[in-house]
Amino acid sequence: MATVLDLADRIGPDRVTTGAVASQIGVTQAALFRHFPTKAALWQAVAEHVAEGLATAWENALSLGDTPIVRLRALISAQFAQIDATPALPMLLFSRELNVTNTELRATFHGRLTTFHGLLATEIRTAQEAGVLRGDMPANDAAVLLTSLVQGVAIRWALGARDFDLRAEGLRLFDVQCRLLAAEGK
Amino acid sequence: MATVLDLADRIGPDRVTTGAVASQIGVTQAALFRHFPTKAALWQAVAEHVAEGLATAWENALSLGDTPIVRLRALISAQFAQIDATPALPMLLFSRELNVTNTELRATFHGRLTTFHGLLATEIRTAQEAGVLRGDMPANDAAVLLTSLVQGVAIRWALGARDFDLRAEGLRLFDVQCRLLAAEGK
DNA sequence: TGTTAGTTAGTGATCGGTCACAAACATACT
DNA sequence: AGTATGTTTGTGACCGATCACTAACTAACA
Repeated sequence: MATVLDLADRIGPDRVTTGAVASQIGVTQAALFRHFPTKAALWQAVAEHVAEGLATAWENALSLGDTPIVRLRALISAQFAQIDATPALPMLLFSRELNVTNTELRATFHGRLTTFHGLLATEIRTAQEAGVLRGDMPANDAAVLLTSLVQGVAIRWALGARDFDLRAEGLRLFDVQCRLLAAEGK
Repeated sequence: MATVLDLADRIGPDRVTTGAVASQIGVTQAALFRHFPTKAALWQAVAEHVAEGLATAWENALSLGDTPIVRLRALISAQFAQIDATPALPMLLFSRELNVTNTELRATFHGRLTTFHGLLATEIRTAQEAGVLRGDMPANDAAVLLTSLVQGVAIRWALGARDFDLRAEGLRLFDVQCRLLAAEGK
């Protein structure tokens, strides 16, 4: 599965053939089908692994912070760290394998994004009630702004030459946005 | 070329085969090669057409507004309109055809995004100098926040069921972000 | 001895691209 | 006007490569 993600990053998710995966592992192509019945099943396993990684990273981030803002920042940081560790993730979201061949996987990932959005919105709402973030805007909209921030920076990183530190740049912009969202008095 | 974009939207950019394009047009597959030497050349033409569309839309947006904020909003609106008219655009950015097969196309699109970012930054800077937007932040960062906003909303639209009006939702969130960016006194 | 994990060899389907050929049409010469 | 010639745009048959996947077989091991 690590090989699949590595190949997906290097040659694109849709170029990952069973032969390429097998030869990189060091076995013949047919050997793959001893472990996975079909290629789609292999992708399914990979995607579930990635989705699990995201979920545990979020859980971890939430448990570490003690204030809403710190937890928000930890969530964003965790998201960037996951993308950094799995550079194929942005491309994976738009791959044919995930969007056309395997409909349920598409639903899975879309659900994960919704979950992330929900986590952000919850923290934002808490911060608003505490008067730390300005309350004159829907928490949902603020959450969209933050998820968009993550996706935008990730896209620029993935499409470009990856010539900057994804997490550092992302967190820097998060701090900028956070200052905009902060309550004026504070 | 319109057929290619239509097919790319419906079955995914990497599933667009010469046979599929030809049969949808109503000719045989071989006939395609009377007009384009290779499949890559066909994609090249399509991408250039799309890139041209983006450029003229931006030009048009800039010429219509008379204040920086109006021009900013027009730019964002134009971007959403282009995505709405060419739903395959987001997926196209991550397609194998564009990222692996055709390296120069990747550079072309990346350049377009940089151009868009530059246009936004220029307008933001003007607005800051006019005191309409808060000046305590780099215009470049604010531009990143806005481009990210576009990409984030577009991703949510493309990956989801496209069950909301892309431009309306996008402009609504732009207004939210714009209020955050606005100078406090105003 | 039965199971596991691998091999070699091959299948049918699909893809991008080529080939020889033909109908339609414009052009030029007599 | 009538004929010869070349170009454009299409067709249908086919090619080589590649893909996911399968069948028959084998070595290692509990």
